[in-house]
Amino acid sequence: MATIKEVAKAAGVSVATVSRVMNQNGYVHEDTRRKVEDAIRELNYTPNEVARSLYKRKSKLIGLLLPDITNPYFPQLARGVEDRLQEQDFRLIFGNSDESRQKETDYLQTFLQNNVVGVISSTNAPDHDMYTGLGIPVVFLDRTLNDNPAVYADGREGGRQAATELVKRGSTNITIIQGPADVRPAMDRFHGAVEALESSGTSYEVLKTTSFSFTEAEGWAKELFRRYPDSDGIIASNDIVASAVLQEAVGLGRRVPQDVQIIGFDDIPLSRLLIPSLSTIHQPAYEMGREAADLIIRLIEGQYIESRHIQYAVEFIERQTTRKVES
Amino acid sequence: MATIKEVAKAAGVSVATVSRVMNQNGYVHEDTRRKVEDAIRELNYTPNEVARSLYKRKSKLIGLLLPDITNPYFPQLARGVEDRLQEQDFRLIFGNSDESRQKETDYLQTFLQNNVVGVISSTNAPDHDMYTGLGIPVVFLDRTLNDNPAVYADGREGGRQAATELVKRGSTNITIIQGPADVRPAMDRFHGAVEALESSGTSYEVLKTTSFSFTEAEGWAKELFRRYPDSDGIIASNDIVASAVLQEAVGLGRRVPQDVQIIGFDDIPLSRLLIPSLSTIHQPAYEMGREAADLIIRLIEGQYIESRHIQYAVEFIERQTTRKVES
DNA sequence: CTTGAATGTGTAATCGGTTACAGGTTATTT
DNA sequence: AAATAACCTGTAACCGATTACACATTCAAG
Repeated sequence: MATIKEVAKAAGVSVATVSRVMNQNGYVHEDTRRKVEDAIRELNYTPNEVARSLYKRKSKLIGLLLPDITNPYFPQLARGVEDRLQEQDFRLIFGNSDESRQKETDYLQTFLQNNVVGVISSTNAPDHDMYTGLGIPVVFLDRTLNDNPAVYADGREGGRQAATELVKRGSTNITIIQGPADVRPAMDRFHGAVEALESSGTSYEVLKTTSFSFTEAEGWAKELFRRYPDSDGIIASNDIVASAVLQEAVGLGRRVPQDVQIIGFDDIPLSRLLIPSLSTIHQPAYEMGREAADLIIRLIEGQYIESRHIQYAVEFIERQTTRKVES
Repeated sequence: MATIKEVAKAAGVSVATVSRVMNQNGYVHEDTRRKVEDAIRELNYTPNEVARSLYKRKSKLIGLLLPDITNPYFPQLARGVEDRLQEQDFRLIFGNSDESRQKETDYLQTFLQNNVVGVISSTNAPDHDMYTGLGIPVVFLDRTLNDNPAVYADGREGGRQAATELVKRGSTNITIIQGPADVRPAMDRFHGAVEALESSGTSYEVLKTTSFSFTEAEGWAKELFRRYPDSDGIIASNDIVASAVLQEAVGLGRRVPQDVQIIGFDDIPLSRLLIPSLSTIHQPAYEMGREAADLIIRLIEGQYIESRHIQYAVEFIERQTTRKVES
């Protein structure tokens, strides 16, 4: 890669002048500008972002921390973030945290060492020192706490809706699969569901689980039907778990939705491809990603922020694992 | 963030000495080392990677270019890459190329501007100038050409297996869904399937498509059964398309696998969760990602490379969309 | 015709590290 | 005891950009 010095020599000017034409500031004579531009084209010069970043003490890099890109909910989020950042010439340093505090701090550390100008994170510890004392803008994505800048969906309302829809469709003996206790959105959904079931006086059971992963989901699905064989309505902690439950139910000869209704969360792309297709609570993941990116950009540029707290509404998507409601 | 100068002052030494203890090279007296280490701890100092990168002309950053993280096959790959790199303290700059030449060059450009030390890319143009003249190691992932370093699966053999398994299980009128013509693995699979069908003398039809996306897959599934209603075996271009086909088939009242057998490619996590679960050609995506990362690390460190070309075998995964073979 | 403003360009400091080199001290050989 | 090697540490150059400042020239106003 050519350096600014080489361009300067080729154009017969000083590096300062080259810098001026690159950044379009200061005075540069028209003839000089042309000479420099020719040299730049000639040498195929692009400025070294590292040198630039060192002097200005900020880069065009933004850190993105997600629990696990392998969970089908996150690629949507990531893609939304990337698309928006890309438009503004920002680049992404990406890491999987596995919900581990250690990995999180490690990543944050190196983000800082690389002069990132902002961080977007799906963390369970927004109030941890590592975030509060970060010194650069942070946007929490799919998570929230207090009035930190955040983009997230209304999990509690989602839980309420899931429960309400099942009850409305005739389930009387519901089992809620409670996701990992340290994952905020999972608990919000859980509490929302409990709230709605309590207030409608529906009887329910709770099955506690500790992760969202594909591999373990099948185990919980089995346990669910072993422990609570009489369930006629299942509120899963997300669509992956719901899929596993659906498969187990069908394998056990239960008719869905006649014998058991199942509802998931997230509305990941696979949900509509299942047979029967999965009823679920939709979150606009791609949009949320974009919005988070947009927010961090505004924060970085010091723009006036109307609302640092962006909550998205969730929506019940009626498919085939819930019964039709008689109208 | 504290700088090396501040640490030096706090410890009462020069920056050179601090640098020596940080990098554990050169001579440093035991007492001095302790003083410096205390100061480092005191100030919570970590070196600025940007400054380091500028001087050494290389960073701890590696570029990863994938077509679309939203396609469920890629998160596995990405995760494999990330896990391996992470172990060696490398960080990832990530971008989605959408199979677009323009986006690819843009990203590669900025990767270079940020002093990345290597690139891992799933591209359809490994022989394009942008790669051949890059000046840093590149590993092609899920793609290959000539003897460039690459990690990929045997797509042609996969295609052959898919066709062979369907024929073995009694399909006599097969439709192959041909993926995007500019995506190498898609064409390899296609050719492999054609090859096997030709040599077994089985009659077949071909449906051409132009992408792998969720949204369009449903359209093709419909078209498939409109154009070739008599198909009793479908070789889909990947598992997403296969899922859409499966759903359409069931919707049309076809019994799977009795009336139609369906086979996909990739073995993405959702495949086993479908009902009936999807028979498919497995690729070890996570492993491939890890291996690609491993290879790029070795390339970067200039280690001796036994084989720059790593081909993984594929494997037929028998599930429920293919019939049992009588034994 | 003078003078202050606008224009044009180069020199050098700076960002925060790494390292070549010089110079001084201590330890080991002979 | 002198010579040599090993140890310890600081000064300054360097990486490739940006920009403050100085200085020169041209332009416009009075």
